[in-house]
Amino acid sequence: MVTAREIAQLCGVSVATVSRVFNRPATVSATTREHVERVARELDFSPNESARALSRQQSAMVGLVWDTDHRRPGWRHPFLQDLLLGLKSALSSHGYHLLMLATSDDARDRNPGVSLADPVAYVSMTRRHHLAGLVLIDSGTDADAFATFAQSGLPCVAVDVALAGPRATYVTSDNAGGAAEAVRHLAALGHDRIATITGPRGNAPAAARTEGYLRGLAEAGLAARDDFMVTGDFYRESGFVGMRRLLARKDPPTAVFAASDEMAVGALLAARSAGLRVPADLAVVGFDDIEVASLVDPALTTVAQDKPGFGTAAAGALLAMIETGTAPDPVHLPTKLVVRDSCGT
Amino acid sequence: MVTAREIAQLCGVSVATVSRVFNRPATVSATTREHVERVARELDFSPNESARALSRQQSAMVGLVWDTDHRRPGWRHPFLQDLLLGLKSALSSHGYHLLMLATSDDARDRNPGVSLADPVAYVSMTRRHHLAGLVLIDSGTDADAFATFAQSGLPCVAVDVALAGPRATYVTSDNAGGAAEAVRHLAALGHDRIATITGPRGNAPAAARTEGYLRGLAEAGLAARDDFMVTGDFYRESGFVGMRRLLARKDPPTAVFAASDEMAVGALLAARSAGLRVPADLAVVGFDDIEVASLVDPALTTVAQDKPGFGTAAAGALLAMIETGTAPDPVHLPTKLVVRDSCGT
DNA sequence: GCTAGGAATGTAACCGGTTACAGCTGCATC
DNA sequence: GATGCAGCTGTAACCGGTTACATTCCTAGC
Repeated sequence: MVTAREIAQLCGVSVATVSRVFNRPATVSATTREHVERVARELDFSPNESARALSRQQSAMVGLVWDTDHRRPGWRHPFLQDLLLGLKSALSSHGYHLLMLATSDDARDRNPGVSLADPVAYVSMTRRHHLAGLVLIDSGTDADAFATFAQSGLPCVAVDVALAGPRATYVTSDNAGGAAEAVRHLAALGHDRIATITGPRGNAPAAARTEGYLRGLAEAGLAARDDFMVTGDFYRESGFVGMRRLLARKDPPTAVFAASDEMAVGALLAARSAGLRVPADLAVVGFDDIEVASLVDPALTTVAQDKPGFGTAAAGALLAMIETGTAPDPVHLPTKLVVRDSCGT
Repeated sequence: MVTAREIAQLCGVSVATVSRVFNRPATVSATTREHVERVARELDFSPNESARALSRQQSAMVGLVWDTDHRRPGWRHPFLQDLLLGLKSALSSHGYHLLMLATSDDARDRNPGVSLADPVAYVSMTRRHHLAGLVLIDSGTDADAFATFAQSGLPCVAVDVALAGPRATYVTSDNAGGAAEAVRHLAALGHDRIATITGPRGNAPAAARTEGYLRGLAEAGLAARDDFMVTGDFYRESGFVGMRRLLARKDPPTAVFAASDEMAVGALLAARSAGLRVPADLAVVGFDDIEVASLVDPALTTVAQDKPGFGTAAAGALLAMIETGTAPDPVHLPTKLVVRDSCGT
């Protein structure tokens, strides 16, 4: 590894000048700059990142906080790969890398009920590594933990968690809008007994989807019914159970909006096991547009999220905060209703 | 952020002693050590990672090289989340973090046909960041690129690519063994016309699965037939096309081993569109055990890979190389045949 | 011709640790 | 009582950059 000192010697200038060429080129005369640049290119020199981070008190890295929720074992993020790919690509165009932070497993064992191992540990780690900012992926419903991040003063952008602070913002789908559209779609097909299986309490996207469900009903001129709302937890099993309960009502629904595709699949299975045909006897709409949605039989009509958009938007918001020091407005990505076969026509 | 200097002053010792407490505790007297540890704990001190990396020429980070292959757009890794989770957790127990490396998009645009953007850029980045090692995820078939890594002298562990070198090793499934077991399973069910849809040429796991297919046939006393082997690319579409071609043979197979679940699903769809019932008219086995496998109808019998095992094994091998300096033997994780409904009984 | 001011560069003090080496202490050995 | 050695600790030189401040040089203005 060639150092700035060697470049400086070869060019007959001081290290300071070499450093300036890489950081504030405008302050160096054209001839000197070009000379240094040429030599640096020939010797394949670029500044050592560890030294740079130490000196600047800021590294070219952004931390990723992504913990598994111990209350929801086996939970998979519906589009982690797209999210990471989007983040990686958007960050790389500004020269940043993504550091997947990990706390020692000890911390988790001590607080088995807490989703985010220890926000304080993450913040401290972030400072020790001089990270430029943090991306937080929702991994549960632990609002307190997120507050710690928002208050830390570190640039933070959360995915699917409403985070507010002078240097904190978030990106999420237009969950309410998407849900409302799904319900209007069902209403337009003639359904007037539309139920919902919601996500877990305390989860922001789940709450927004429920809100959208109610708004959709209102817009279609339908009354909301308490007995048409059952609480799920985003998992398939809860969709199955929820659907069973809905079908046991005196006056069962003819359509369901499930707040996740996984639960929609559960609902599909419950309908089948109850001898109902989908979509003839029951219409089902999901949310997420996970891969499985197009594969189940009948293929699931669902509200698609802008998966690559999450990564891009999160990276954009974070970089803006890092560079300007102020938090941009939260991003609400548009959703898109993907009509397949589970609602009929 | 409190520094070692402050701890040293408070304890009335030199910074060197504070440093020793954290790095070679045995060389410090018990009383001094305990005093420093107590003060450090009270002030929530831990050494600054940037400074430590610079000084030691080695950071507590491991790089992840994961590029999307531009010849295979839309490709998803069958179990990225498990892999990352496994890596993260195994690395964290040794105090390491995972840095997702990204090269600038420019590099990709210049070589659109190349999967790994630029191995040289990755190696240089690794050095500049003083990374302790690299994890390479297969993202295509670019053997040359991997050779560059193996020869760089950096501790490298590849996933699903045979990597050899003084500090390079790999982890993969027992692809041949799993495939052979699948074929034996089909043979045991009475099939004697067993075809295969292979993965792409040049891909190591694909080649091993084909080898296992042939071995399985031999073990079952069946002859291999050229017209029962069609080449796919792991994608669903190629499974569909491949199955169509197989079904068009004079003497069509009664069973297929698809080298990926995606292709198995494609085969399922092709069989259905040809009016065949699965498993009555055609038995199908896949490979991977992706989530979808259990959801298609009929549920797919498949060779499951040890998904969390990959992360653990890769991290273990890498840490061993980092600590001992020598490469452990390649890891071949056992597979497991998961019998569902797509082969009948 | 003299000076003010701006541009270009060098000097040196950081950033916050690690570690080779040297020095000091105390105890066992002769 | 001198010697040797082991154990502990301090001193200071790194690691490789960044940047405030000082210095030099040159030109425009009076």
